[in-house]
Amino acid sequence: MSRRPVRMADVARAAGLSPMTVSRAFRADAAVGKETRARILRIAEEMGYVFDAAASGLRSQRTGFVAVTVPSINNANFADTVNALSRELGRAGLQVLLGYDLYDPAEEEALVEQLLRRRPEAVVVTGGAHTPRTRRLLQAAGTPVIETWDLPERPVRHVVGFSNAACMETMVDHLVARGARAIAFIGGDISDDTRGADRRRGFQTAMRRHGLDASRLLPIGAPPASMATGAAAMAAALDEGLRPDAVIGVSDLAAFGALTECQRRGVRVPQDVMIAGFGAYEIAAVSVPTITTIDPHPAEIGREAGALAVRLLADPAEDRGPIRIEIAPLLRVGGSTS
Amino acid sequence: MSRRPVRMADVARAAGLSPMTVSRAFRADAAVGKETRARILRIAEEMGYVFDAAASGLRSQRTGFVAVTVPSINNANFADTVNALSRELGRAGLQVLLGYDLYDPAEEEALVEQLLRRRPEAVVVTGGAHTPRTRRLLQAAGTPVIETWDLPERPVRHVVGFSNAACMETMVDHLVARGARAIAFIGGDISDDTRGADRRRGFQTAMRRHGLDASRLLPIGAPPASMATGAAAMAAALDEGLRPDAVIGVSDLAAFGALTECQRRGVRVPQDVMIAGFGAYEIAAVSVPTITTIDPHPAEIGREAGALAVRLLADPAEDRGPIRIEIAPLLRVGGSTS
DNA sequence: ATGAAAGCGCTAACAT
DNA sequence: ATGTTAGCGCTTTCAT
Repeated sequence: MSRRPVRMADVARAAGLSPMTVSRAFRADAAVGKETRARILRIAEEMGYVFDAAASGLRSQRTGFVAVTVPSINNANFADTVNALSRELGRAGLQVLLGYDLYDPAEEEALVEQLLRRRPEAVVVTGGAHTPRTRRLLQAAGTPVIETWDLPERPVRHVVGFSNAACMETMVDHLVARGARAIAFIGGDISDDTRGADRRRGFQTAMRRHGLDASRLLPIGAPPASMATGAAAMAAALDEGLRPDAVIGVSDLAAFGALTECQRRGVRVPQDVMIAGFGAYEIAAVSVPTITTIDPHPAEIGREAGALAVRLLADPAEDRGPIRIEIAPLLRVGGSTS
Repeated sequence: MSRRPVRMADVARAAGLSPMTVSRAFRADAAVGKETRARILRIAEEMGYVFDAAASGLRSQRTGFVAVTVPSINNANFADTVNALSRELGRAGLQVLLGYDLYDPAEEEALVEQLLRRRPEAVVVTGGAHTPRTRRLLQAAGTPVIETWDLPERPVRHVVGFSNAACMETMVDHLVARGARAIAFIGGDISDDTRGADRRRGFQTAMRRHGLDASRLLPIGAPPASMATGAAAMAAALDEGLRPDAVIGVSDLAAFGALTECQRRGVRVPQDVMIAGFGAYEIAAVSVPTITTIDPHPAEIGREAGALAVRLLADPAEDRGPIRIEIAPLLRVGGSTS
């Protein structure tokens, strides 16, 4: 049971070879006899040897992984981004080291520091708003840094994202074209949720541009926006006598919650009130009616971020200036606004 | 930009101390003068020094993290388990190293091997079904191993979970008590989805116990079960003239999909058909009607698994035999069955 | 409370 | 295609 772990030297001894040859056998590209490699790997497996990635990384100064942070491990959009990113990096022999911060900038700071302690070869973070110390840590990391899901004015370095504000401007334009005037916005009221706050700002900008009242803001508190908080916000609005002819949720989850509250009260969607969301979550395509939303193409963000990371690692000269890749979001019209 | 990274020795030189004292300053419990430590940490921060966890772990043979695998990073239940686990481990100074396998046993095998290469101090995996090689890797890891979300007959070592089959027996009993006889089951048809297959088996067992027809099985293919596949399965069943008086989804997501299909066709829930799910996802509590489900207490699973890991690491003598902690799931009755 | 010497398990660099 | 020597950045161990 608790016998000493098998080391590379043990495998080398068993195979009658030097540790260096065993080391080479574990690298696909190294010059080792084909049969020698097969024999080494067989012996290693039999002995229960497990390669020590920490020792390898320490000596070679290459850890083979990219640190990735997401706000939550319970979100289809970030999952799609990470999956695509992971696939892209995998093709270059890189792995993802994943961390999450529960939408909390202080948590993000602690997370980034912990991840950097493991010496990733690149860092991909979600969002463009960080604590000053997080920014400093990232800038001093000495590795490529990519921010995603945002187009920050003052990026740390590289960016693959889209404008959350512009998405909501598009949505307001859509609703106004459909005849809506008294439009309410659910969420985005907590500054921690910077992407949500950006969307709310976009809502306000567009409303003012149309000469409409931008003050129908329904708060839902700390991120992430949920179905339950969306429903509660809608309930509170209706109880207060607010009679919007359209409601935009900071995400499809909040929008769906609002839809269910309407169903409970016999408020017809879209006849009495139109409803729209953000994110193109599955719920928007399955609910009755389907919910008008905006698809930010999460997988494409992951793919582009992964490809960019690979490019920057392959040729550090590419990292001479900030690179900015914009992914175009897509309006998906559902039954909730028509 | 690409200057040599700052090492502990650089900080020591700047502080006029030996590297050993700097090393101690970075361990909360080590004997260093209070002011000395503060000065060292300040200098380190100013110099942009980042502690090298790999070098530390290599020398001390303590990495300070626990490897955790989940099927998906897009699932509220696993997220709750990981959050609780993470909090519990954090109190003991341990971090989570998270990996996901997309419900694929071959992916799980590769994932477990990659995680073991980083020398975790313990391993927590989701589920009790693995490839033979995954079992071998885990058994030879020389660290505590905990399986969760299942009660396997032949566990690798320790278990914190519940019986997926028993949950569905409870649900069938509930529906039969409500008057249902022609009950259908959506999902669990792919062997990769072992927890889903267990639930399906529990459905069949209970139906036979009640002397009812257990053959109304609606397939949805590869896991995870989604709203869309649940809706498609319900649509196919209704198109084929199957007229169940109750439908159980392998998860709430599939159940909700079935509910929406009923809404689209004017089939009334629960009057024409009752609907039930599993998992106590938010959708079950927010949908109209709410969906009867089973709450497996994901956070409690995480908490117990974390506490067990901490206990086993604190005193390896505790690891003399397999420990099995059962978490009792809870039936939550909603409007979809009453 | 602080320091000196040695070495964790692997691989770069140089050999043959 | 394979072997030898040295050392990656830290911490153990034993000093003082």
